Amino acid sequence: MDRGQSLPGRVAPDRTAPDRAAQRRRASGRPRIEDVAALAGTSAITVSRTLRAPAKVTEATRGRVLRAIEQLGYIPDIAASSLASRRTGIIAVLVPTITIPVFAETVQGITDTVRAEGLQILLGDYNYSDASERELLLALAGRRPEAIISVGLVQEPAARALLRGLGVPVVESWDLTDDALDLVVGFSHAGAGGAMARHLAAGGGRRLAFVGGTDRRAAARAAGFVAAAIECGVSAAIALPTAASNLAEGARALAQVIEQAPQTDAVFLSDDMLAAGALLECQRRGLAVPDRIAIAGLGNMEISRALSPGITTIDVAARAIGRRAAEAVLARLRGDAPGATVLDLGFSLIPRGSTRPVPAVA
Amino acid sequence: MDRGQSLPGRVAPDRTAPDRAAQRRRASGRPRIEDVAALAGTSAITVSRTLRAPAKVTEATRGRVLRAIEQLGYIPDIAASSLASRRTGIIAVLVPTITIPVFAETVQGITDTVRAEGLQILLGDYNYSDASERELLLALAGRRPEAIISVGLVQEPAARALLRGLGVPVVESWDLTDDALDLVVGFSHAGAGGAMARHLAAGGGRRLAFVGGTDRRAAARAAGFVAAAIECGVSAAIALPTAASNLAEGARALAQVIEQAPQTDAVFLSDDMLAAGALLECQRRGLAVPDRIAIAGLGNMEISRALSPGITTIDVAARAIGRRAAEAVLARLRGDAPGATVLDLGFSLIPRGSTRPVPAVA
DNA sequence: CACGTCGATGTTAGCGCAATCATCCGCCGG
DNA sequence: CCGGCGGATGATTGCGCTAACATCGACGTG
Repeated sequence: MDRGQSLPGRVAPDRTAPDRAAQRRRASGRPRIEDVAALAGTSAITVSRTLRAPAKVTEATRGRVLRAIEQLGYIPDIAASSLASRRTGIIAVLVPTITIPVFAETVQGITDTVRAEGLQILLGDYNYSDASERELLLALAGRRPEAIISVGLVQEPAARALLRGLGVPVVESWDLTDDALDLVVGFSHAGAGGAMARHLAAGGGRRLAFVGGTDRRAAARAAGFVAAAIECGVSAAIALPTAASNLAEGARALAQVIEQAPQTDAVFLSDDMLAAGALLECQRRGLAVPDRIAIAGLGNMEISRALSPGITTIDVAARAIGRRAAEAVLARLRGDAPGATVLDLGFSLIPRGSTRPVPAVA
Repeated sequence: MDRGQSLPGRVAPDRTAPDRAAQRRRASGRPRIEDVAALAGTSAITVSRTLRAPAKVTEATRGRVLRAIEQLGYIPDIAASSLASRRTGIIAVLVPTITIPVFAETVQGITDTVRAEGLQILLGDYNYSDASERELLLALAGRRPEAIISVGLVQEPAARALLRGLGVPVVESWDLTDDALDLVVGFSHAGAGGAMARHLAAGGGRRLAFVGGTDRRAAARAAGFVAAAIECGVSAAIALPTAASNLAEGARALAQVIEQAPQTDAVFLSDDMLAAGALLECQRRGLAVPDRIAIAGLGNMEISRALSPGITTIDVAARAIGRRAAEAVLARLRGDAPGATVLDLGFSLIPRGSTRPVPAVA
């Protein structure tokens, strides 16, 4: 079980000064491809081919090589491999924060699609701050990804310029835009906000409220929500920015709505976790849902199904966004002509018990 | 803004055959350290020093180099850098699945601690399957991490052998063991199960039940729970393995407990999400909590605080586990003598309304 | 039987960067 | 004025691997 330096056959042309220097530096102790080659009685490139393109090596040779690999516990150095082949096999994924379940879903969709092609994803979490998004981009770019998928549009001009300069496919997702960097896979947040406002109004809501975060997508939902409310002739909705996406924050937001606008009869919270917090707060306060106040969310998370009543929500096909984004990237990497640059995956409103049913059209 | 091939000063000793070959291969189009050096009128190594050890370069030179970097949009190739320096700056983190919030907390604890030292984490998610854990390990090992942190003990002998052979610090976490690979940071799951059984019995529970997953930690909690129940002289608890950690599964498990052992008066679900699902199911069924049946969980997740009644749970300091594991790794990398090999961070039981209060000791 | 062909394998030359050691230059004391 | 010293900078070499081309032998063909 000796994995030491002195394997038979390690070429050592002549032990002059440079070679001694090499001895000193090569202190990793791990077996290298050359050690495997020596043990298998072949050359390094044959070992490489055995691993990357087995069909190019006869079965007998392959067997010897694989046995040598096994015996030495050889594990190829990926950094060296990417450097030499100029293929890193990395897809960089930029995500505001992975702790939001719908984003985790999208990442899962990307991972599932991409793994089949032997690519790995490199996750960068920029916590909703544009400053560190740029910093993060530098770190990711240093890894030489073969493509980049961003959850959300890339707004900061410096970041856009950087991504463009990388010369690799870029997918922006979870939103739509006219000013795409490259490819876009998403849906209309204003449309989703509008659909929910119409649903609440159709169920008899007269004084609507919107609660959401401060990010651009939430702002777009708010805008769509307010515009549709006005079109429906119901009370112009108000908006309260929330700091986080958790139950406590939803409860706090609901309390604030009730205090500031007691007659509110329907609240759209821009994510299911907030909506669940609001629903639980209503129950604590004895406010009947949906009769006194209707509650709706977005994201179709498990909790909105599990509570009683179920929370009306908007399903946004988070995993499909990931899948389609990854497929677009793979097509690009294969050199296929790009299909549509902007892919709208839409959304669907799922009515549940937390909002009043929409009367059937006569 | 031309970033092309023909920058002034790019050394081209003589245009013979090998050089043409180089021209063909070097098709990345991205500026290299040599391009920066040429533009700044220095050598490559000075550019390298400007970035890695600015103090070794005079301010004037540094300024010229930084300007050249800016102008070319140079981003160092991390793979080449690690290959040359034999330092990858990567800490590999093995985690069953990042979708479980407590594990995400631990990862966050690692990230926070490690980032300050300029190290990055490389996350590997093995989905609770030992087979793919080994496969994953090979992929991670190929990246030459400088240390490895595993959420959970590493059980599979092949995986243990592989990790040992890597010659880097290894931390197993979230559990304790006598047979550590290297370092261990965690707490006793049997102890946690026992503490909860004693709490439920002290509150008057006479027929306890345990619900949990099939992983080793859940099994240890079950064992500790049952043993303590027997010691307390209350009904030997039963255990039902659950498939997932979500609300629906918790509801299903509760239904099954009630059906199979209707007189059960206290249930410990081995994670808060299951406990929340069980609590909601009790409310749907009109079972008074905690009077008819007490519910307890583990993990101190937000939901167990937000529901009414609050769910009694065990706080396991998930983030601290990550932090301490990372600190142990950093100490090792700095060459410090290892402190305690096994670090027990304990746990604390948080009583809430979902279990009957423990009467004060006379 | 000479010759082209094709598949298996080997040789050479880097990929882009940093460790090592050499060099160079300014400055100081004797 | 010389030697020595120390800080800044540079030339060389190789990290571990694979692309590109070279080679070699077996085989079929005219």
